Amino acid sequence: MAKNCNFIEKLRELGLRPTKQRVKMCELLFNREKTFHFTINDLVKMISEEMNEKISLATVYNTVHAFEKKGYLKEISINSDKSYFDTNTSVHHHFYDEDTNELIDCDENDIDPVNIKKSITGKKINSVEVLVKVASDNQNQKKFN
Amino acid sequence: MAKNCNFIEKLRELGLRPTKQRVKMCELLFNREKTFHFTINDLVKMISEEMNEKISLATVYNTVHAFEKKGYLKEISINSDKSYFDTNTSVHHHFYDEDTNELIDCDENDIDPVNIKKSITGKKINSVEVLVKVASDNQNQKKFN
DNA sequence: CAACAGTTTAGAATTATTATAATGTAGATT
DNA sequence: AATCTACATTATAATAATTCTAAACTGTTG
Repeated sequence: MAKNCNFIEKLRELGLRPTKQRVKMCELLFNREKTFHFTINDLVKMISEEMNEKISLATVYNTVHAFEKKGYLKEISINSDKSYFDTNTSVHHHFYDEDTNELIDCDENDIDPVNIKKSITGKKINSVEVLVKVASDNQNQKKFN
Repeated sequence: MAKNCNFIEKLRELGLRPTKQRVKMCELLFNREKTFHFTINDLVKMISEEMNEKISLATVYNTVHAFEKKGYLKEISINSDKSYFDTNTSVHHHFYDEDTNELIDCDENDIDPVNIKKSITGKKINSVEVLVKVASDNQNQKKFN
């Protein structure tokens, strides 16, 4: 989406009524330089910190799913207990830091194209994504028990 | 685990008491030629179909997590609403059929090694896994509405 | 500005998972 | 073999995440 604040038009173009809740969420999610990852919980916190009025939890869910359906958010599954969304909707790879639970985007140059030699008849490939799990390198550390 | 039925010894080796519930679950999960994927729900159904006695849901969760902790099961996150477990605990890649929600293992030859050019200081790579999402190739199909 | 369809809302319902506390049991001790 | 004890199982309650519901609200169209 655009860098400026005219999300009202954007929403209308998508066939979504530009309610104040949706516009506010657009500002929080898309009015920034870099893409980022968040959980519904994160977003609810961000909203309550930045607004005097609250947005109902159901609306946050509805709106996030509406944005997802329109292709402006993407869901990422790393571990089953947390559901992340990503404002970077392109097909891209991730590093996942198992110590901090932090998810880090890769850009195109970080990982060479993946060569897939298998194919499934009647099916086309929609996406190819790599998940690299990292953790702190404690091999020299000793344990007492 | 072994192909024969002596899971009692196996469990003891792991420091897990070979209760009848655990032995039954071992038989269902590991007494087969091929590895496979399942949800807790799948497993509960399998158990109730194959046993006259029931295993409590809490026990199924406990036991699956015990097996996971010991490294005999692996959790897989594909989409946030379903948590899959895999009896194939090696690092390996998957195809995911978005039409049928089916998860298909790749073997080593299906995908060339992934070349990662980025590194994160102080962190070591624990795993690299590729997820290939496929869906039926309907590009020639026409819709009525 | 009236009417309507789409939206928001609080709270109930649902689903998946974990915690609890009483009961049961495998394996060691006698 | 009876008993003991720590670990397991169980039904149920509790929690957490998400979806549903139905009433109230609000953009948009005419």
